[in-house]
Amino acid sequence: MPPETAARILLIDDHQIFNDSLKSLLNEQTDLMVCGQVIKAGDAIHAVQRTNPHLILLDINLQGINGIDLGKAIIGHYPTVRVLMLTMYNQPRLLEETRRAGLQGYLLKDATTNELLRAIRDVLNGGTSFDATVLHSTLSPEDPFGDKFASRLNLTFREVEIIALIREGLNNEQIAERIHLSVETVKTHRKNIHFKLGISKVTELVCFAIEHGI
Amino acid sequence: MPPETAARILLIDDHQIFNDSLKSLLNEQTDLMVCGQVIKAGDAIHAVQRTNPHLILLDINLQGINGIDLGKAIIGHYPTVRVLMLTMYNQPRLLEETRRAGLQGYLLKDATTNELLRAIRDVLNGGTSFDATVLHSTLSPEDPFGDKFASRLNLTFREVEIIALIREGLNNEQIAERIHLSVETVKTHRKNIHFKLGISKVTELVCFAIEHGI
DNA sequence: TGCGCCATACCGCCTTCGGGGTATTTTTCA
DNA sequence: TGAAAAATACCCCGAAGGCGGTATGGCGCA
Repeated sequence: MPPETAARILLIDDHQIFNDSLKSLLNEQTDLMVCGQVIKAGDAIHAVQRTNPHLILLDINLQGINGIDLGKAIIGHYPTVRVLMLTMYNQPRLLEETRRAGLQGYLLKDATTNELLRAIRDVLNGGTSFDATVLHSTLSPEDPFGDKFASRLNLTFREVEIIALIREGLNNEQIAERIHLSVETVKTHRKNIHFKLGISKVTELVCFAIEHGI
Repeated sequence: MPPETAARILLIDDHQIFNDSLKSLLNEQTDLMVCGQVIKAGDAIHAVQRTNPHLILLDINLQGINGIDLGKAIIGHYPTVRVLMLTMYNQPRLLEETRRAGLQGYLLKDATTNELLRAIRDVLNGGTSFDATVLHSTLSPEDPFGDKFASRLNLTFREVEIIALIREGLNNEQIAERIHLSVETVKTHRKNIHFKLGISKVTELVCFAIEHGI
């Protein structure tokens, strides 16, 4: 049931993954518009009530609360709202959980804009959109180099290398020694990694690394 | 006093421990039915009023409030409701606390379905159900769930709890808020954790947590 | 040939973490 | 009942990380 005018979309995300270019992209579409953005999970329910969205784009990795739980809570209160999870985790488990929670889609954060728009429209038209590559990545053992996730997230070789060393428990100084860099350069790489993954803390980075077998 | 028709069961849990398969299982029983599920502890009392359940399955580890306290509050308002705690903590201390709070049972999350159904029916029939393996596990070398490493490393309940929150990506301040402690206390616990595990960095702690499934 | 991307490097500022203490109250248990 | 363990809380200080910049050389590509 596509709305007569533009479909209202609410963004929920506390890592600013949903940046301005995404908002512009959506607002450029004649049939879509962003009706709000929520940074704190606690404000989510209230924002839904206020903006009455057709669709919610929801980051899975919120502070304090699991995004899937929040999605469930939202459709518990507002059963007509449709929820599309957007996440960096290529995890069949999470996809399944999302599906079982009754949410309408699971898309990787690094999807192309076309994939994203298609997913949004599918969901708005009453369908679902679960990323097929995640579904079938159960058996795929990680190729140590030129990894899929790396290219999906636009991580460079150096960045992947540094993620691995952080995972090993090295600090900036030790990383710098190990691969013969300045500490400052290591810090620069870390900043870029954080930006690309939409995270802000070591803990999140280590989780990401382990989940992706780096 | 088993009800004439099916006994209504309310689920309270914000960590999705009570998943769909559990709900299906309960609804398949002719004498049982799920009458609702609450995600937020704050909604609990209201939901009890609304659904008038015979039995409540209550997760011990809720956000913001201790499940035992919530159970106590509920039977304070509705003395005829029976409450069965369901938890992953194999902790005699928590079991004792549950018993003293006047609640009717304490079951481990990894109980078999038969154990679970038996416990539910015992409690509905006016009895209690406190997990015997927890009671006698004071020095048991192998606990079925998680606590093996905890006892081996002499980690306390609080410490395991805090490790889990660190793994989730929370910082000291957020942890303090979540479990209502002073930031300084959280820091003390972290120091003790580091000492017990022989580590010194967050990264190592996150690795440890993920490896042990915390 | 100029644009974009990558890798490199530095600066400053502030927050968080880690490690060193000490201390009190509550709970547990022998 | 009394000792031990756990949980709570605070102080100080240095180290590390996070975040905002800026800048430069190399390399590929249209």
